[in-house]
Order: sequence, then structure tokens, then C-alpha cells
Amino acid sequence: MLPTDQRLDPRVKRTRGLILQSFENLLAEKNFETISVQDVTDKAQVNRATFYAHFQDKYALLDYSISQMFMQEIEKRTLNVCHYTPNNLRNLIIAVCEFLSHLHHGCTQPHQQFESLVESQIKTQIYDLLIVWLKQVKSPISAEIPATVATWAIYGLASYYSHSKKRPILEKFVDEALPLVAVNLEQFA
Amino acid sequence: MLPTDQRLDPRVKRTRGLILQSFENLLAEKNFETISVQDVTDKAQVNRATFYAHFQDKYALLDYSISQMFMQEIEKRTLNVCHYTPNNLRNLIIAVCEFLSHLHHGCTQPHQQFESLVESQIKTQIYDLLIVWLKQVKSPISAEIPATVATWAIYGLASYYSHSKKRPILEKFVDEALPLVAVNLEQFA
DNA sequence: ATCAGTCTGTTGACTAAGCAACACTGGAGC
DNA sequence: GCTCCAGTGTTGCTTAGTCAACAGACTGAT
Repeated sequence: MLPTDQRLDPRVKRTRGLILQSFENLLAEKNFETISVQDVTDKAQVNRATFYAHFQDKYALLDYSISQMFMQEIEKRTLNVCHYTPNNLRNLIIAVCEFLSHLHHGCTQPHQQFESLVESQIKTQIYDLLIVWLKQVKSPISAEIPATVATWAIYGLASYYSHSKKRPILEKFVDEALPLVAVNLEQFA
Repeated sequence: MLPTDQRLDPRVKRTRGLILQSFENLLAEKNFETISVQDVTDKAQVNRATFYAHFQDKYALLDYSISQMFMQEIEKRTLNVCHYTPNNLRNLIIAVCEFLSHLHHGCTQPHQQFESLVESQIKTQIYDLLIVWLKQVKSPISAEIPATVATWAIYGLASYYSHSKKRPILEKFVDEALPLVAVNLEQFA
């Protein structure tokens, strides 16, 4: 969507950074639905018209924000520069679990719209990452189907984990779940 | 010099803030003489040409920076919104002492040019403040002469204090020095 | 049901910031 | 001497951001 990779104008970088940071701070304070574009631009010290030069509306901002945060999580664990191994898969699951947990802990009661936007954004990223991993091995089997299954399974696990009342130790949870996901990807190891 | 009081364009506020912060951080790291305009603008993520739209050169920046920092120190102690009393004078002396001490502690070996710019800037501000204080009483004596004497005395004391090797307790130092300054201002109390 | 208040998304005119040149200075090194 | 280098101010042109105003949607109170 937004071209982040190119060398953009420092003003653009600054403005987006300000908007993003303002938004993430607000998310920690109040419900996404109750955050107005004005709130965001006021806090970011940016004109409201400028906001609309960068994002179509606040949903686009949420989308972008989630993708950026998740990307960072992935890059922090260098999962973007590796290939498929059971251990990397394990780390990916942990990353998604922690990300969702943090999101649900830090943000006040997310609504449906919020949840579904997060879900589709995260799943897209998991899928893209898995495709990159799996395409590295010359396999007769196509990567798309296994990647899809794994993506949904991983997100489902993380969602379950992050919503469970008395959250078990993450390590144990993942150890139990990992084989169920890994079995479909065996041929890419 | 620069109009800070008016409601200025948010971009201007932002840019000045960035330049100022970058400069103050650099001052903590290295000598003023060795800081280039490029260093400042690089760190501030601002174009070098933009710097020259706000400041004539780095000396103007130093001037502005010192005045801003000192102003904050004064406003923090609400010395800008009061009148002359011996106790307020006491607080003013403490403020100048602490400001200079902090400056000499935080910044690596100031040079002559640095020192003299700081001195004239601070003295101007002390003088202006004293004039505001003293003009509040209808006195037959003009305020200018006593204010000048007190200004130089205060700066001298603070300079002496901040440069002394084994710095005495500030409270004691000020208690000893205060009467010598206050004596000239008695009729304004 | 209507009015007041608040938020949205959009516009056009204006201003600030970015950029890539430029000529110039002063010092370091051969 | 000379060049090379890194920093300084300055310029004209482009692009991003600001501002104030607009119509429209929605809410809640009277």
C-alpha cells in the first residue's frame, strides 16, 4: 500500500511517524471505535487535511499500523531472512502469540471491526512469509495449499492463546501445538 | 529575535524544536566549536538550507538555545510572574547557579566564544527580569542602575560557584552571598 | 422535528521544507 | 606553490503541509 521501502521525503517519513505514534498511544488509552481522526492529528500535531493525504480513513491507518507493528516483531526475530525449519516455525508461532497477547493486553477491549482488520492483516503477512520460506525448496508439491492451512492454524492458535483467561506458559502451549502445524510442512524441511 | 510568543505555523514549531533538541544533545557530546551545522541538521533530520531559514549561523542557534533553556529554568520556578522580595532574589541566584553548573557539567569544555555568548545572553535575561520586578514599585530611584549592579553580581557569583573545584553546598553559598546583592535593592522590597 | 454540536472528507490558496546545485573559505598534506 | 577536502551560506524550483472553509452525516437534547 504505502511505499515504505523507497527513500521518501523526510517530511513524509516524519509525518507518518507522528501519525503512527499518536495513533498507537491513543490505542493504549481508548477503544479504536472511539478514536477520531481529529484525536490522532491533534496528538500528532499534524493538520487533519494532511492525514487524508496519507490515509484514506482511520481504518487504513489501523491496517497500516498493525502491519508495521507486526513487521517489526518479525524482523526483530529475523524471521524474514531465513527459511523453513521446525524451529523457525516455532518462533513464528511464538511471535504471533505474543503479538496478539500484547495487542489485547495493551488496547482496551477491541471491537469486531478492529478484530477482523487485525486478523486479515496478520494472516496476510503470515501467509506471505510462509510462501517465501516454502518457495526456497524445489518441491513437487505447491506451496500455496500448505501455507494456507498453516496460516489459518497459526492465527487460530494465537487467537485462542491470547484470549484464554488463564493463559498457560507460552513455551508449553507451543510445544503442544507445533507438531500439529508442522506435519503439513514436513516436505519443505 | 525569533517570535516564539505568537501562534506560529506548526511546521515552524516542529522544525525549531528538532533543531534545538539536536543541538542540545550534540552539546552534551562534544565541544561547541566542533559542532557543524551539518551535524545539527543531520541529527535533527532537517535540511541544511532549512536551518538557514531559521538561524543566521550556529552562534545564533547557541544564543537562542541558551535563552530558551534559561527561560525554562526561570519559568519552572515561576520567577517570571512575581515581584521583588529577598526570597525571590535568593531563588533567582540559585537558578543561575544551577543553570551554569549544569551547563558546565553537561557540556564538554566550553571555549571563550561559547562562554561569552552564554554570559551576555544570561545577563540580558537577568537584567530584564530584574527591571520587571523593580518597576512594579513606584520608587523615586531609577531601577536601571541597581538592576545593572545586581545583574553583574549575580552572574559573577554563579560563574564563580559553577567553576569552583570543590563546590560548596549551594544553600550555604547563597546564604552568604545574598545580603551583598540584596543591600542594593532594599528600597524595592 | 428541529436545532446545536461534533466529526468527516474534500477543496484551493498559501507557506514551509526539501533538494541539488552553486561559489566561496580555510585548513591539511604532498 | 598546489590540490583536495569538508564545511559554509545562498539560490531557484519542486513538493509537502497548513489553513480555513465547505457540505454532508450522525447524535442527542429539547
